[in-house]
Amino acid sequence: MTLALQAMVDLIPTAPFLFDATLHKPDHFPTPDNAWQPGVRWLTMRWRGERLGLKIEDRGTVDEPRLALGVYGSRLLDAGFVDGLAAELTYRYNLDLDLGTFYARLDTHPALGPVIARWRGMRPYNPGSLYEYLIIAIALQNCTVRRSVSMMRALFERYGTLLRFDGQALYCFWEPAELAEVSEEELRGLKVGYRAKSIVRITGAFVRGEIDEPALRGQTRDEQRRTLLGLYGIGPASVGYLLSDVFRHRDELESIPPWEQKIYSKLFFDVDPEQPVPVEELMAYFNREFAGYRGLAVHYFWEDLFWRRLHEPVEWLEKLIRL
DNA sequence: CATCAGGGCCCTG
DNA sequence: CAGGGCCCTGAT
Repeated sequence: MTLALQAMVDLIPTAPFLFDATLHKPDHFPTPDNAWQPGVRWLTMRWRGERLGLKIEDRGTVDEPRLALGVYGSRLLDAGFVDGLAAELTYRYNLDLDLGTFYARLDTHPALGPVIARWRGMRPYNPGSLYEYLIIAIALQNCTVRRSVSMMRALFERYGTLLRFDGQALYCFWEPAELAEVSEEELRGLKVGYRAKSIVRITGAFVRGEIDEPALRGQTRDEQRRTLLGLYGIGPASVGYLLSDVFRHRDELESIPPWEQKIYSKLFFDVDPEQPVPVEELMAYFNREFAGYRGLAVHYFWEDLFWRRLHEPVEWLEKLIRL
């Protein structure tokens, strides 16, 4: 499916805004629905039934940020559609986030201060819908990165749509309804294993209208947590990511899975990751040092580490990232 | 060749 | 609340 440019829109984030570190997260495993080069981000999006290609370019500075959004589609898009899209992207990319109080509280912190200085204007970002993130969370569970990558590729190749726009060829997600009739057996054929059951049941919940993402956004974190935990195959680790990334809670940090425990142990206590600090001790440290901003603080350390890894291998980390 | 653990979660006892 | 089982895959 080849798309043509249908609209150009300027998006103005709150300052400071750091383009690359916000719109590209080197710790996210790669999926064939997006591409990045410094100053330019390409993604696909399913929005109000349309399959879209998006190109986002950096046209400003950290202190006077401006993004140029190119919307590629298969038909003319009216102004209402484009306005709604811009509002949704503002939400998903955290363009309206006020980082001021976070920086005021923590930019002199001995460990976090230098990290903030390196990444001033960076924010968490989640390009996809709740449903899409749930699928990715399922694909992450109990396997290595290589396998997560292959599961997502197989799902995109079978159920996604390849979109060509602006010289890119990227897959677009399917809608829950398009997967409604797919059986567990068929999914197992894509080597997703026992996760097939979770995909079927979560897709069913969306098809039946049991999950309403816009409505959930307006609820409290505890209500959101309860709803998400009610989904088959979604437990505390996945919920932690969902509440931070999809629902943008800056203080969410209730779950520390084993491999993160190892990384935090090295990062904050400089101990051998194979002899990690107990989770309760890590939690006590985060509560004491970063209260109110635990998730956001950890995000800064995490991205700092993975950007560093792009330029020079971090030996102890390579062992933990099992490809 | 066998065995095991992995960026969890469900279910059982 | 602890612990076994689960799809697959790569490491040993």
